[in-house]
Amino acid sequence: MRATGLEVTCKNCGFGSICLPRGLTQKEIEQLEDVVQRRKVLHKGDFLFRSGEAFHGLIAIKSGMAKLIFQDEHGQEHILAVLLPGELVGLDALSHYTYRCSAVALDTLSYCELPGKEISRICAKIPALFQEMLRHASDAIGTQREQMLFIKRPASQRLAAFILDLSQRLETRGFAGDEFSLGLSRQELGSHLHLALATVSRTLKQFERAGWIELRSRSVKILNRQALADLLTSQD
Amino acid sequence: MRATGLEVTCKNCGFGSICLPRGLTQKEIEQLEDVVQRRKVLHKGDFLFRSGEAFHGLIAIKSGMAKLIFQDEHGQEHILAVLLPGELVGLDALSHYTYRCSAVALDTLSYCELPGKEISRICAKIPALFQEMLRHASDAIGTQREQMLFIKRPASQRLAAFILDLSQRLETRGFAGDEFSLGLSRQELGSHLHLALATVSRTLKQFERAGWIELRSRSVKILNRQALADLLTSQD
DNA sequence: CGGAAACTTGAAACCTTTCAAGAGTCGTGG
DNA sequence: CCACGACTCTTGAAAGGTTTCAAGTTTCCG
Repeated sequence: MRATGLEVTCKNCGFGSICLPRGLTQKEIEQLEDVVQRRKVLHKGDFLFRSGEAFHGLIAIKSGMAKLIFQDEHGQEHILAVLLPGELVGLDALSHYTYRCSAVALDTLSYCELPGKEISRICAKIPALFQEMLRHASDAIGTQREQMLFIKRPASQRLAAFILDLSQRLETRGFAGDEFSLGLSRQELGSHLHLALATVSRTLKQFERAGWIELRSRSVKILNRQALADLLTSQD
Repeated sequence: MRATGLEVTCKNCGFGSICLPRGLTQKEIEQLEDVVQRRKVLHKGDFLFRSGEAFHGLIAIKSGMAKLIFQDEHGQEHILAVLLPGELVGLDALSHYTYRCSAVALDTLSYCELPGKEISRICAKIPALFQEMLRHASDAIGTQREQMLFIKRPASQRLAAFILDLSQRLETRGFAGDEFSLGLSRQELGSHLHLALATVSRTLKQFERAGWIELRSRSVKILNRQALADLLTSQD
């Protein structure tokens, strides 16, 4: 589906420097554009794909936020990641050609998709894209690893890290980094950071009482970024 | 460096069905062999590479065990993975062309290396290898994710899962799955599973007292695999 | 406006860690 | 071959952070 009219294409997409086209030349981006599908808009709670479903393509968030979730054998939901515009999902499905977790829109969301069938063909045609895909996969491993290391730390550090990370990623994408929505409920935040709902609530409130943040429902305003950052570098 | 004489090559390597050559034809494996370097033997404590070092290649363990470690800002060592023959390391370095953690031999160890400079070239020549690399990266993401999910669980489940996982991986590689060395000290086990040394010791002893395993220093003999497996499926 | 869902907050319970001391293991050298 | 020292492992007791439970309070949405 070739882009037409005012539609956002890879070439004019604001997230080109973050997303798959990152290392490509103009010409290569055009080739990529020819196979990338731009899908319809989803709403809060809609699935981008479901765990167990056959892999149909790599997905890049274009606008809105999503969560990557895994349901364990007891039906418990575990939040693996929060996805922002320009971020890629589905790389982990390439080993079995089956999605191994689900992606759900956290608000109104639009996305692009590189169909699974096209991946080999287009990578053969654009060597730089192959590099780019490996780079994304490699990045994903590193990001997950960092997440893992944070889980060893006390609740306050996990939450501070989450807030600062989200803030920074939003800023990188041109959004306000000082005041934004967490996108997740306390319950979901807990599921992401391996904390009980009550602990999340308590710790967040504690940050607020310390004057480091201001909470209004699910949105945060960062008042003292340094204090949050200092928490992270303090002794284990 | 072309294989000569009795040397183990990719073609006659026992781990060909696990390692990089997994999906390749005989002919493609020969092409791969031409660029894969077989390195000298390392001993316990030797580094395969160090965190921060420039990426020089993807490494496959040929014999022996290794640990993947990360040192945090306080000098604390975190064990990210235990590596067995046929397993690939270094994929996470592809995003920055710098190793982001260190790999250390746990005993006498030999390995192969696909030099970094050759990766693009050989992948362009062998499309199936490109698929294979993505598959490994994808697998790595999945494996890490599973690890992450286990860290939410009680100490006993984490240890049972570690023992069963190692046992299964050893079996897949043709080693005894019922009696083997953990490769790690209690301290290191703790660092891998996010547990204190004392908790590891206690929990392992508890398994032994229950008659599920037999411990002799760092080696385990599994006496009741089912009991360990049942632990994992029990309620959170 | 009203009900449901999400959030806050306290108290008790729980699992894991920390601290500390003693036992066991291993390698080396007398 | 045994003794010694260093290191690793075991084990108990106390401390600690997080969870659970439960009861309010607030927020959201129809």
